[in-house]
Amino acid sequence: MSAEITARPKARPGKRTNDPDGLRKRVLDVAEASFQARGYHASSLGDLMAAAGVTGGALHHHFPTKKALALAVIEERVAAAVEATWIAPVQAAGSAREGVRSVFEAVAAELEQQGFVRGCPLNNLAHELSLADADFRAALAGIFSAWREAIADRIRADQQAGREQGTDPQRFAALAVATYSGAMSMAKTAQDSAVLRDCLNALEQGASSDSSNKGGAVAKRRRRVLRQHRAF
Amino acid sequence: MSAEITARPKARPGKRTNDPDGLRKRVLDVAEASFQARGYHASSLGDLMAAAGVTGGALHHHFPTKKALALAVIEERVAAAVEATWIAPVQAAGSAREGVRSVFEAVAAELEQQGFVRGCPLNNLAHELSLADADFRAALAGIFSAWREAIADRIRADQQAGREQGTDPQRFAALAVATYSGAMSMAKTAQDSAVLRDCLNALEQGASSDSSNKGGAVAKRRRRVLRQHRAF
DNA sequence: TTTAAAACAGACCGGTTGTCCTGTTTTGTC
DNA sequence: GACAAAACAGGACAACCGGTCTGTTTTAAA
Repeated sequence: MSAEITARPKARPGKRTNDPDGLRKRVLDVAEASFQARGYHASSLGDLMAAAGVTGGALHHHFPTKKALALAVIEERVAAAVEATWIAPVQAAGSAREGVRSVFEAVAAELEQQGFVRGCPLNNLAHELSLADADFRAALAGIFSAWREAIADRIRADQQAGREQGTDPQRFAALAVATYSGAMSMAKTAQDSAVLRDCLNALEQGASSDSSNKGGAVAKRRRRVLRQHRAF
Repeated sequence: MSAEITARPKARPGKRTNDPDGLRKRVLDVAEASFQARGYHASSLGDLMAAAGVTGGALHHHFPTKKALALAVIEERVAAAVEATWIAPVQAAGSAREGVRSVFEAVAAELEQQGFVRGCPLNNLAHELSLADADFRAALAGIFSAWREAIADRIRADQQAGREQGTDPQRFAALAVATYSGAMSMAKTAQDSAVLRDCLNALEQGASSDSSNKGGAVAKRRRRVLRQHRAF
């Protein structure tokens, strides 16, 4: 047995390649997943270190505290998730309503496919952390705000194109985000994505739905107008 | 200094009065408050014991584990809160829509008065615990289900009275609960209850108001929101 | 090559956590 | 009053957590 090949760490220190960006990314990946699956307080740095294959020194070098790590997850990962699954699709859609509908359906389809509901990344952390720390709350509130603003902006763009004249952008955005958040909350708790489609259908039919006649865009639109003068 | 008056616990053992129900209630009170304010994992049994003035032995006697305590909070307190603030008012209201509206407004008024948003008790715990433990999830899902079912039942009652013929009970209930849950989530994160009224207004005016005809009531309501609009 | 800073390794520590355990006191029943 | 069970007291403990610390290696600039 050669002493050089099977050398101990001291005899042959081994080759280490510094990769700060890659290591940071790995830690964020693991932290994001664990925070979503188990929550912030239930995720220990020891578990994260083991899962990411990172030592305590390296972790501390990139993220001095657990809070700093969570803040990075919120600002870099959660915000990006909202941007990717909501903001960009809504901006790219033909209209605000169509954008909202497509996101609902895309998420519902994805959940049905993978058979497991992890919940909304933003809401998951918001519930646990927004009352615990002011910095957490500010970061999370900013993402919520940007989310709603993007939808409201899309409504305004529709309005400049002559559509959605009777729609209040802010209210519409609040309702869309609230409905999605709440539906995901229920879907996560029940581990059943069906409620997402229920909410989408109810939303599209203006809080009312006709169980006896679901088809026909013309009929739907006529009924929608008829319901205009009815409160709620 | 008299030895009898300032006697130590050993010298004069003191009179202890067993009050199992009262002690249990005190523990539940403290646990409910702490779980809502700080979350389950961030609440230590030591803190709860100190706040409730209860020893470890007594706590363990009534609740063998922390999980058992949380389960009791969910089944006895969270369920009761949903019953009191949602189910009973909706059943007592003149109609399902009116019930939903009155609850939204009552909660919004309460939040504005106390100037602090604690969030929805059910959603707060659901997000943190529904993925952590199967028993937690089942208990929380049951409350969500009862909540929606009560609203759906109220719609059905309206329908038997000749109203709401075009409304799907299940969908309507899902939308109401989801909107409320999501709105409370945003209100908690932003510490601003204004979004609750935004959502209620959007709900009442119908999420799909694409035409330009507007009743006086709707226009009035919109103006009110503009007046009370606050920076986010 | 020299050198200083960045990147990483890994042990260490004080404090906390949830639970268990052994006693003691109270309570209801006969 | 006897007595068993319930109710409560309080210490002990092992595991764990997050953060710190010292030391080593890599990297890049000079």
